[in-house]
Amino acid sequence: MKELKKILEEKKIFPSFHRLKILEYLIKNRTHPTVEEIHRHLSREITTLSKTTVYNTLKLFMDKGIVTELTVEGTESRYDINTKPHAHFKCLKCGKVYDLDMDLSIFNLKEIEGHRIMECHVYFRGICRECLEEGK
Amino acid sequence: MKELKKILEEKKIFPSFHRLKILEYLIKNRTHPTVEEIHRHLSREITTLSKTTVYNTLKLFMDKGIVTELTVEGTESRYDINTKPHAHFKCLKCGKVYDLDMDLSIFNLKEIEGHRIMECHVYFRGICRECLEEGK
DNA sequence: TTCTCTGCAAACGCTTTGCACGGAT
DNA sequence: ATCCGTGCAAAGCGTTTGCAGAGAA
Repeated sequence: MKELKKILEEKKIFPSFHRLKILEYLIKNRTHPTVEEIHRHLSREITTLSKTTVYNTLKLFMDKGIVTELTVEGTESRYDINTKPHAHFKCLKCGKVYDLDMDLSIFNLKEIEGHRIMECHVYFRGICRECLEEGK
Repeated sequence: MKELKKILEEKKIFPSFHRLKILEYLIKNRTHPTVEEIHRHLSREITTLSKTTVYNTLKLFMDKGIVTELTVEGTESRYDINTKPHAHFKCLKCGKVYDLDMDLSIFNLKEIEGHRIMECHVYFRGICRECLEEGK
């Protein structure tokens, strides 16, 4: 809990209980959760937690660069703690999103065709190994 | 109009007037339009055109592999005529989406970590050259 | 008739906004 | 008193669904 506090304070975010809990969840569960998932899980412990607060907190974290919003799918937003850039894979059958341990250093570009690059995303879609296994 | 008809018939899609018009728009305006944009533009000519039809048609085109849904942003869907795979760049300031002429052949993979790959998307975000120019 | 293309209107689901309460300084 | 984190409820907005009318085969 001490390290979590530090992370927020370094970004000049007041480390409220809710914010610490949400940050903790994101760090411990690197499963690209939706707002819904974060809220559902933390509600067990913090019964008064509202979705609005989850939304507010994630927006704050995004502004401060602590998390990134994934755009692997259109409908709902998923969030990722900022670590080193990595690719994502989404299963079209079960909907799970996997991290891929790929070398993306070729995309460490500052500029392309005159545009200033600030983020790079790579993702794949298909059928995941678990669903392939089941389908046999 | 003859070639357009051919495209649809090859995919076993009945080439109705509306469908041909939407296809034509997508081919002539490779600007990753939203449903809103397609509808707004074509309504001038086809005053009775409904958004539902645009949605229906795009869904049909997607199922048949004529267009792909971009996921560069979370809120609204943008559509791209299927040509060769290419990267996208979205300007965080003006919101425009550019095509990037990058070699993505390294991502011509059939499988990664046991998952079967069917699609690959690469996109960047930042400030586009036009906005950089203005900011000077 | 039968099939399917079309379109209005309502429903839906995720997200944002407005506003008020409550705790901390 | 002021600031700000929190949360309820309502609004917003893109998308989907239900259903009925129109048109082609």
